[in-house]
Amino acid sequence: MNDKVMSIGTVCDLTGLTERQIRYYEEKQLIFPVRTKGGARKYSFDDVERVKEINIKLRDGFHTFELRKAGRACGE
Amino acid sequence: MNDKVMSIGTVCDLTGLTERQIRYYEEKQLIFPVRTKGGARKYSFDDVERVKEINIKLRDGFHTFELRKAGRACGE
DNA sequence: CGTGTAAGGAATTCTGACACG
DNA sequence: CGTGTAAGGAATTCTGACACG
Repeated sequence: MNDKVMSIGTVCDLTGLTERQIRYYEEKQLIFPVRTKGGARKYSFDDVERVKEINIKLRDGFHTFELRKAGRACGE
Repeated sequence: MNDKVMSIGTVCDLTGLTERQIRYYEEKQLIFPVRTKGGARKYSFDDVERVKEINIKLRDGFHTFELRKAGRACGE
């Protein structure tokens, strides 16, 4: 589930979010898709789950910079 | 692993085969990708494994029509 | 039969920017 | 801050065909 295989359009289908939102989360260092030779982003299923979680947290009032370390550590 | 999420280019990367080969296997009813609104094929990880297996069988001398039922039944 | 290729079109994705608030 | 959109370009994929054998 860690294989970066899907393009942003598929992530949109799976999450219901827009390309803009997904690219923004990357810009804010919350997700890290890989790039094809042509420059297209490729995501994993784990990324999809992460994106969903990020969106929920944002709706809950958190800010992107507060979610940056949310992968493991939460203290500080 | 049954989610149809990757485009043909990704399948090529994962299998080392060409788009031509992958499309041909579909034409011969050996794999069944889904289509996006735009007409692009989407494959699952299971499809990737299947494609690899098909290619090996072909190298072993089998013909596409002999691999059609190979999913479950093999008698007859 | 299984696969290569050149051909033209259509759909996808990319970046940087202006906008709102 | 997080997200929407119009803008133009570049990369991806599609189909049908001719080729070889």
